[in-house]
Formats: sequence, structure tokens, C-alpha cells
Amino acid sequence: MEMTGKTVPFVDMADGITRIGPVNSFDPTHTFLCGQCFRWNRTESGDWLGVAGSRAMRLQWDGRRLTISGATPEEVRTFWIPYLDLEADYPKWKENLSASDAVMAEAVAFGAGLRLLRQDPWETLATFLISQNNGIPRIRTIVDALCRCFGEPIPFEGSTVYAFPSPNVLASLDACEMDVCRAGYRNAYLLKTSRQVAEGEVDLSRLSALPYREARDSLLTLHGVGVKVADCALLFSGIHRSAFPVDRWVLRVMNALYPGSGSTTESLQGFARERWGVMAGLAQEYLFHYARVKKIGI
DNA sequence: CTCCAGGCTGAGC
DNA sequence: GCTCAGCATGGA
Repeated sequence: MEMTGKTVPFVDMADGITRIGPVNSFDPTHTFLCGQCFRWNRTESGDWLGVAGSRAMRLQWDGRRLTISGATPEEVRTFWIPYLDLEADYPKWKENLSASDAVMAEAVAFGAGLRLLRQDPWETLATFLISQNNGIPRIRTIVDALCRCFGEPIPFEGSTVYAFPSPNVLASLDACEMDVCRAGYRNAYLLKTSRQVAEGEVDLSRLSALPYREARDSLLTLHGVGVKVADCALLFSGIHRSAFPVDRWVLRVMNALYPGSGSTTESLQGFARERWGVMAGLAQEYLFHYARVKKIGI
């Protein structure tokens, strides 16, 4: 029996260590390696080191509880628990999705510990701008270089990690400077979009106040942002979970599962939104994770 | 060598 | 409106 409801058991261990749990429907492998984020790394000891926004933390997972270090209990409560979406009722969502059909049930079971993160909207948008026609390992390399070169330093465990650079900082670069991250032709998209956001042409902080379709249309005015990137930005920042950033893997799986539901992206999105409603984005993420790991290996 | 990777833009219909 | 080459880079 899985825990439901919004209460997350929480213990302050002092010395900058916090323990959370028991938590069900969570697994850092599913959550951090499903392709929604690019700044979590597993250490040799099995811990996870992550940077999000202007914060960093170390996470340990024993299969039942999370132990967080490098963050104050207050930060854990107000930032990391919402970031990891630990208060949401995944058992209920998984049950609903699984009931919708057998293959979805298999995909849900396969990625049972997957949670949709609530990442910073700018960081999410920029990293998925880089993701286009690109592979996950190289996306990580590029994002890493961007942060090290242009991000604010964050003292962490006696060393330094770097925040994702702000739109203002990136907007001040020229194409030559930005090329150190080796993003190729995406440099131009990143530069122009940084400038558009820095100029206030699109206000990312206002997206959550807009209905899904208007939020997406707003993002589509940015250079290099298409439907896929806009949907990923909305979904993985937690702004709109009905966003359905269908890609070739899910297209392949969906077309196999539901022949005739539509071979185009738009009709598949409509199909998914009708079938899974506000959970369409989560449904796609289970499918994506399932298809990718089953067919390519992690 | 070719093909692919969490696509998008701009040109030509 | 629609289709589609071209796009930088690096790994398989």
C-alpha cells in the first residue's frame, strides 16, 4: 500500500542533514535519468549530486527514505520538496493511468519511481533549446560547460559548483564567447532567446498564470522554440502538466499501440490530451522512459 | 564512411 | 497553409 496525500514525513537531523520519508513512488534513477533534467550525477558511492537554480544538494536514497545534505531543513521544506514534487499524489495518478490500458500500465510499472520535477523555467527552457536534434549525454556536456563558464559559483562541500547562467548574462555574450559550450547552431537560438527574455519580451514568471495554450504560444515567439521545446519547458518546470512534448520515441510507441490514432504530432497530442487529460505530459514521460530504456539501454 | 540524437528555421511551393 | 533541406557536433 502506497502513501497518498500531501503530507511528507520530515525529520530534521541537524548538522545540515534532513531525512524525508517514507516516500513511495520515488526512485532517483527514474526521476533523474528519464531525460527531463541534465544536472544530476550519481557518485561512486551511489549518492546523487544535483544543482537546481542557485542551489546544490547531495541526496541519498535507501529505497524508502531520502537523506539530504548540503541544504538547511528550511531549504528542504520550501525548495527541495516542491522541486522533487514529493507532495503530489503519484500513487493515485499511476493508478488512473494504468487503468487506461495495459501498455500504459507496463510503462508506469517500469518507471514507477519517476516524478516530474519543478525546475526553474528559464533553466528548463534553455536546456531544452539546447536539446533539439541532440543526444542526452552531449546535452549534459553543453549545459555543464555553460554553467562553468557563465554561471554564478555556488560553494558546495568545500568545492564549487555553478548555477545555470541567467538570461541577462547570456544576453551579454557574443556568438564567439558562447561557442565554448560547443552547442553548434543552437548558439544563435540561445543568444537570441536570452535577449528576448532579458528584454522582457516574454515574462517567464507569468506563464503559470496563463492557460496552457496561451503559455505555449507565448514561448513560441522565442527564437529556436518550437512546440516540442515549449512543451518540455512547461512540463518539466511544473507549470503545465498537460503539456505533451511528443517526440520520435513516443511517436513510434504510440503509433504501434494505437494505430490510427494519428501519425502527426498534433493529432497524437489531441489524442493524448483527450485520453489522459491533465496527466498527458506525465503519461508521455512514462512512455518515453520505457521506450528509450527498453530499446537502447540507459 | 554513414547514421543518429528529447527539432527548428526559412525558403519554395 | 504545407514540405523539406540545412543545420554543428560528437558518438556509434
